[in-house]
Amino acid sequence: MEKHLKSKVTINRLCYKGLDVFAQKGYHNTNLNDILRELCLSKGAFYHHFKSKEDFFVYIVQNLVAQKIYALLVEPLSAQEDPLSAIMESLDKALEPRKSNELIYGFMLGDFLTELDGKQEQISAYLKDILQMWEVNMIGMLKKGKLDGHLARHIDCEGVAAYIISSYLGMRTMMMNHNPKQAKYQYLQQLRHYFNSLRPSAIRA
Amino acid sequence: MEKHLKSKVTINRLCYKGLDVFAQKGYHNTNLNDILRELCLSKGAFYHHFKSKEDFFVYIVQNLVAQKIYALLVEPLSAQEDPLSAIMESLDKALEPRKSNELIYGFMLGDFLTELDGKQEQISAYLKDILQMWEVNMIGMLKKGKLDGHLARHIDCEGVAAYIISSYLGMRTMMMNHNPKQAKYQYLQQLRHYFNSLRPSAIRA
DNA sequence: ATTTAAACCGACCGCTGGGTCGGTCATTAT
DNA sequence: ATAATGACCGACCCAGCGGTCGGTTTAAAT
Repeated sequence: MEKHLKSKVTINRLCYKGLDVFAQKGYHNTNLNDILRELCLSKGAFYHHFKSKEDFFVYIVQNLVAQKIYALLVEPLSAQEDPLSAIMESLDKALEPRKSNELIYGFMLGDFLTELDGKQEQISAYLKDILQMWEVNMIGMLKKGKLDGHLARHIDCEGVAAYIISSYLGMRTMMMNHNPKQAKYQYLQQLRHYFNSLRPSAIRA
Repeated sequence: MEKHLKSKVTINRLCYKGLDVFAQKGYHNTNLNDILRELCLSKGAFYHHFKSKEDFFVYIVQNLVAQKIYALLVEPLSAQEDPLSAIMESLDKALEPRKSNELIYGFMLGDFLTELDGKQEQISAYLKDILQMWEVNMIGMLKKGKLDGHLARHIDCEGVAAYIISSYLGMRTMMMNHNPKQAKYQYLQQLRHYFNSLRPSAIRA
C-alpha cells in the first residue's frame, strides 16, 4: 500500500476506536494501551501520528464528534419552516437506537464537559465551542420561526434553546436507570407538551 | 480532647473537604494526597478511618449528599398541595447561589453518575439509588396532584418526573457556558411554560 | 504508675499509564 | 543500486497515586 495511504488508514483506525473507547469509559479512564492492543498497534505507532493523548482526543472531537453533531443536530434544523417540528424531528432521529455500538454523539459532549470541566481547560474549550454552535443555530432558527408565526411573540428564544439542550443532555443520566426505548418515548412526549406551550395560542393543539 | 470526639472531628473534616474536592474535580481526578495536605493529615490518619478511597467516597455520598438531596429536593415536595408549585419552589431554592463554595448538591449526582458509569458499578448503584429516591417521590406527588385536579388527567407522571430531573441535571452543563444567575432565571421561566402545559385546561394561565 | 489501644505519622511499595527513543522494515526518491 | 524518509516496533523510563506498615504520641483503662 502507498505510504501516505497507509498512514491515513492507521490514523482512522485509531480515531474510530478511540472515539468508541472514550465514549464508553470517559477521557481519564481510557488508556492508550487498551486501544493499541485492540488495534494491534504499538506505542511508537501512536506517538508517530499524535503528539499526546490530549492531542489525540482533540483531533477526534474536532474531526468526528463535531461533524456528527452538525449532521444530526444542526443541519437538519434548517430543513423545515417550523423550527419546533425541525428540532423535534432531529432529536427523534438522534435518539434512534443505533445498530451495533454506534454512538449517540450528542450526549458525549455533555459527558466530556462534565468530566473535564475545571481540569483540562483546553479540551473543554473545544467541546464548549461545539455545544455553542448547536445552541446559536437553534436560537437563530427559533427567532426566525417566531417571525413566521410558529412561536408566540413573548417567547424567549435563548431560554428555550438552553432548556431544550439541557433536557437533552440530562436525559442520558436518566436513561441509565430506565429502558432506553421507553425513556426516548417519554422524553419526546414531554418535549411535545412543552413545545405546545410555546405556540401562539391561536394554533395551539 | 476526648478520643472518640477527636476521631469524629477528623472524620468530619475529611468528609467535608473530600466532598468539596470530589465535587470540583470528580472522583478519578481527586487524589487523597491533596486532601490530606490541605487538612494537615497523613496517609495513616486517612487509612485509619477509611479502608479505601472508594469506601471514603461512598461514605460521603451516603452521609452528606443523600441528606442534602433529601432536604432540598425531596422533603419540600410534600409541603404543598400543588406538586408543580412545590417542585418549582424546591428547584428555585436549590439553585439559589450559595455563599462561599457551598455546593449545589443535586448536580453532583449527575456528574458522578456520568463519570462512574460502566466502571465502578458499586458506587454508581448508590448514586442511582439517591436519584431514584428523588424520582419516585416526585412521581408520587404528581400522581396525588393529578387526583386533586392540579394536573390534566392525561398526563404521564413518570414521564414528567423524568423530564424535570433530566432538564435539571443537564442544566449544569449548559450553565458552564452562561451567566449562572441568568441561566437559572431562564431555566425556571421555561419550566413554568412547561408546567403550564400540564395543567387542566380549565385553570391554565 | 503501668498497660492498652486508639489516633496518627510518614517513609516506603508497587502498579498503572503517559511518554521516550534507538532500532527495523518498507516504500519512495535519486 | 543506493540513499533517504516515513511507518512502525517495543523495551524502557518515570511520575503520580492508592495503599501498607512499623513506629510514636496521647488519652483511657486497670
